[in-house]
Amino acid sequence: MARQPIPTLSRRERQIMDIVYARGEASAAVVHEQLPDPPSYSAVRALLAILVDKGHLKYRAEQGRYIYSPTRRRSQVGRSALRRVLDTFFEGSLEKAVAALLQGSDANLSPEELARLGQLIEQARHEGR
Amino acid sequence: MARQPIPTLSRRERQIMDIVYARGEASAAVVHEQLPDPPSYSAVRALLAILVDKGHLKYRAEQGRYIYSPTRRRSQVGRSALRRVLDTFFEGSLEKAVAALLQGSDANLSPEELARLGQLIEQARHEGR
DNA sequence: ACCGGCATGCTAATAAATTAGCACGCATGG
DNA sequence: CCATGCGTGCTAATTTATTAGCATGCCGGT
Repeated sequence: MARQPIPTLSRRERQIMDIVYARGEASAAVVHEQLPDPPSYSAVRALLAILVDKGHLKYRAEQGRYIYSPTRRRSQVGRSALRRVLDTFFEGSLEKAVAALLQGSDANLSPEELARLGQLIEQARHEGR
Repeated sequence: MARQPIPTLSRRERQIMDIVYARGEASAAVVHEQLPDPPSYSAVRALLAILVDKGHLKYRAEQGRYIYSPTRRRSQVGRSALRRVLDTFFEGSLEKAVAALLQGSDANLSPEELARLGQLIEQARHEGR
């Protein structure tokens, strides 16, 4: 059975989803080795089955094993996750979030990325008007 | 007792931390009414006590009740949460994240915010050089 | 001074998450 | 053809999270 209405993931479930999203797709073995403080292989597969059941993951058989991937598009889930962080920590303001990131002690952004980012903003300004 | 090494929060704990971070501080009653699918008041207070015990929240007595607030600075935790989202969904690229946000269907940013953001980027470019 | 309301701390029950182990099936190579 | 390795599904046990209820203490009003 599958339900989706409540995006209520447990701790382990979230960890696994993060891994799968970060990699795009992953086998049970990969998830297992990426998991922090990893439980048994068996436990990982049980979690994967739950996530499939809940409708968050799908899988395809490839070379005798299952390769899992998210059912919802990464960009969409990412946007919503980003919004949540913005709302929770930066009063919904992208500007404040970027400012915080830029103030990070260690080096963050390459000049190239900054340039592209600036271009992006300019473009949005013109379009928005 | 307090431990901190593993920032492993349960579902409810995370929900509560989000509420407290979003508001800066909150009483048990406020947390209770903000919680989605709220349990009893009693349950909420138990969770708050656990979070204090784990070292994520502190409280001060005010007007006979406890006002809870995070022990770690919001900006710092926010930055780390932001990084996590970037790494998980946008290959660590702030640029890609902003792009995704700008593409959001509904209205997102005011022209003013875009302007300030652009300024911020420019400033970073000059400083970084 | 007494009562009612509200907030706390504690304790114990219930529900959910997390884990491990086992049995079966398919492919590979001796 | 049979044994071995690897992957799966299932089931059941344990640990953790979540919840509710109760006893106590403080404050303000009658």
